[in-house]
Amino acid sequence: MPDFFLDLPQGTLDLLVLKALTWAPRHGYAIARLLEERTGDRLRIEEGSLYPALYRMEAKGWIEAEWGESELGRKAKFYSITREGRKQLKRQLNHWETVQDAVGRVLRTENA
Amino acid sequence: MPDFFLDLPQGTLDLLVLKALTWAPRHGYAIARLLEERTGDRLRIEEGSLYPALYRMEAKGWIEAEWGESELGRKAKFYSITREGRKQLKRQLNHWETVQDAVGRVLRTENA
DNA sequence: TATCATACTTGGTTATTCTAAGTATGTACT
DNA sequence: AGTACATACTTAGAATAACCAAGTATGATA
Repeated sequence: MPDFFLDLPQGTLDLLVLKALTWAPRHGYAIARLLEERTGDRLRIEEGSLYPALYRMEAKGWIEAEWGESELGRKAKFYSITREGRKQLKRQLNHWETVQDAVGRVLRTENA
Repeated sequence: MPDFFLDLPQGTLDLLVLKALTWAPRHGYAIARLLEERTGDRLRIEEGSLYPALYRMEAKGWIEAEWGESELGRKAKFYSITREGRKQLKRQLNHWETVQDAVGRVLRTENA
């Protein structure tokens, strides 16, 4: 068992993936590499977390998949964000900001 | 089943409780009310989340409990943070900031 | 008498993350 | 030829924490 079970707090992966897909449609592997790059390698996007997350979000209609060819000529499943996915992104963004704000208020309090 | 399963991202409750206990020892109910107040009611601290969290943290040695009397003369279990708890708080604070920073980098990216 | 606030407990459900192992293909090195 | 590595996806199983719901018990208030 890992030291810190959750490297990523439950719920944030969807947010990151949805946001990444607003930039352009991409396949899973590329999403993972891109997110790691964008976070300056602060986060590792585990494949065992990412792919199931993609399947769940596809099932919920937030993203759509299409098989195609990767930059290197391999078969790869390309995902794009749907209209419903953008709505969901907005909700999750909102939620993230609320939590961030609330936690920030507590952490900045030096006595109470 | 709730609309948004996780109101609080998994892992943040410990952080909030540990931080709250650095202000003063308090009983569970008071911790909940105080955190809600401090977050301007942005977060609801559910009793079914809080009390199990207190038991877990006590079992891990991060906090200590002692039965006493509440402000209103009722019996209540007062928790205080231990030395080990302060170390844990520091780790979790660090982790929270890393995640926050990383997610922020992604959310602020407009194309990639 | 009924309701509400205080204070704690606990059982069961759920979602999500993670580790780990696997499939398959192509390239680069020795 | 053989090995290793990067790309790309899949899936089983374990672990965890947050949540709802229901309960105990007490005192104050209407």
